[in-house]
Amino acid sequence: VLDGTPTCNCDVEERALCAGLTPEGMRGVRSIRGNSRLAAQQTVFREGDPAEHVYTLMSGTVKLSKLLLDGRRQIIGFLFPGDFFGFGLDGVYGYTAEAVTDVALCRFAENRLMRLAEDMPELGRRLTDRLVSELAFAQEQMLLLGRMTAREKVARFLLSLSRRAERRGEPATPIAVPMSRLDIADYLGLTIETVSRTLTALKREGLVALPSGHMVALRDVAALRRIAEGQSNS
Amino acid sequence: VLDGTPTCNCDVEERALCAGLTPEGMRGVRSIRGNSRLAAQQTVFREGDPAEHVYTLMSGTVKLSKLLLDGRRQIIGFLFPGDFFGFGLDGVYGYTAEAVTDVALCRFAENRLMRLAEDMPELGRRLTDRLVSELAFAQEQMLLLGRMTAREKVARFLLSLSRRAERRGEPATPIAVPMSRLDIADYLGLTIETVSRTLTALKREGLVALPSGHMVALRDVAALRRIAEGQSNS
DNA sequence: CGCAGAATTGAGACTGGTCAAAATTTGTGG
DNA sequence: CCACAAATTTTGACCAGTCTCAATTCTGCG
Repeated sequence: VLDGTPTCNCDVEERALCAGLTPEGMRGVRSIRGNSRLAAQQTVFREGDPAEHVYTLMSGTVKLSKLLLDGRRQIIGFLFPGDFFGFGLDGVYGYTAEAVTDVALCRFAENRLMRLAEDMPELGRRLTDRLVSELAFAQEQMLLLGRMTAREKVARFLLSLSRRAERRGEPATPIAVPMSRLDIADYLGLTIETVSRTLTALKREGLVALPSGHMVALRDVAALRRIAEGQSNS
Repeated sequence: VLDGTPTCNCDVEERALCAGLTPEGMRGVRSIRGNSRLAAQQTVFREGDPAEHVYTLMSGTVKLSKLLLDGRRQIIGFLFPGDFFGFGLDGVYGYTAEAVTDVALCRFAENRLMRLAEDMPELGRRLTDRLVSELAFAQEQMLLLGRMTAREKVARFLLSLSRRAERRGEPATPIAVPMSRLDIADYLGLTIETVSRTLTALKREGLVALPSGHMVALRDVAALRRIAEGQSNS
């Protein structure tokens, strides 16, 4: 665990859990929050651990993943500042959460947050909205995993990163891709090799540029979008 | 739309949205509910329609699906009595909902339900719980779609139907499979042919029996479970 | 009983996976 | 700041699981 005493500005982003609350609401949320910093690669919690806390990501990138007994892994989400995670089912986390980069987290005891939400309609409403949007995202990902080709998956992944960077106020086109090829592969239901080959192909066609391993420039967003929609198989 | 005036017992199942509420809460929910019946194959709403209602399924089976522009389809869920659906994002439904069999639905105007939830902590809490459980299910399905083989997918599908039937108080082993092979294929990210071949293989090995097209008997649950966990590749 | 749609079965093709090697990047210590 | 080791990524050759296309059989319904 990294040291430092971060100020828990858990309203990093306007869509964060505790943003847009009344001053009173904000005070309530503040009273039950804690915070932590983790170095890249560290684990926030593991699939199967007792689910006691819910988190809001303040800075850095987090990945959520599920494992099969033989080691096959599916990454079910990458999180960026403002995103939240950590709701368990039956008191147990359904996935592992790990820091991709150094991260700062805002932490809430789940039961206290839920109790607070019962007294604060605005917070409850916010919770519901965020869950609905998480669910919609997961359903979108099911479509990707079940029905799209490698090329379409990669194009969609890049556009999704770009869109999310933009929403956080970062530039939409040279985007940081902090996760490894293995992480990308496990997120898209592919292998490292296929991800690499697909990126190379997109580069060869001039749709993207790869100035460095963890940077991607989208050169032809319209073409990428066509691929991501499943229209052009060329 | 079928005729008939169903009594909206929207607490069909203990996990239903409006089950387990106080009498007062129940009265509140009752005051905003409507109901409808649809024949098999009819559409409740389509992806992209304005999202005005949320539904609880009272009887029958519903499927939720998303389409790609070229017609590829992913079924993101099958619903059974007690399940709810219909939360839209940005006022629009993210998927199409269709009746697999004849169904009876309980309908709520989304805005009225949300307003009610703000005044009724128990309802809000219930909403959150159900959304968390939907999300967990979606994440489980991502693992299936991204990382499992056809054999594992089919085994897991059958066990999931069995488990849900059991939870509704129906027998766990000769289970009704009301959906077509095409629906199953689109749910598992496979083709009709692969689903059919896989079922035939499981039958040949004595793990299941197929007394009729829409009935499946699980003959060796332990073996199926092993396959579904990704342990035995035999 | 006959027909239309659904499901099964078969043969061959292709996308993406596997295994292996080469190239590149990253991180570390001098 | 550089050199070197380790890890990651890229590239290549080949393979396998699933898909495609096509024919046949089965099922349910009028």
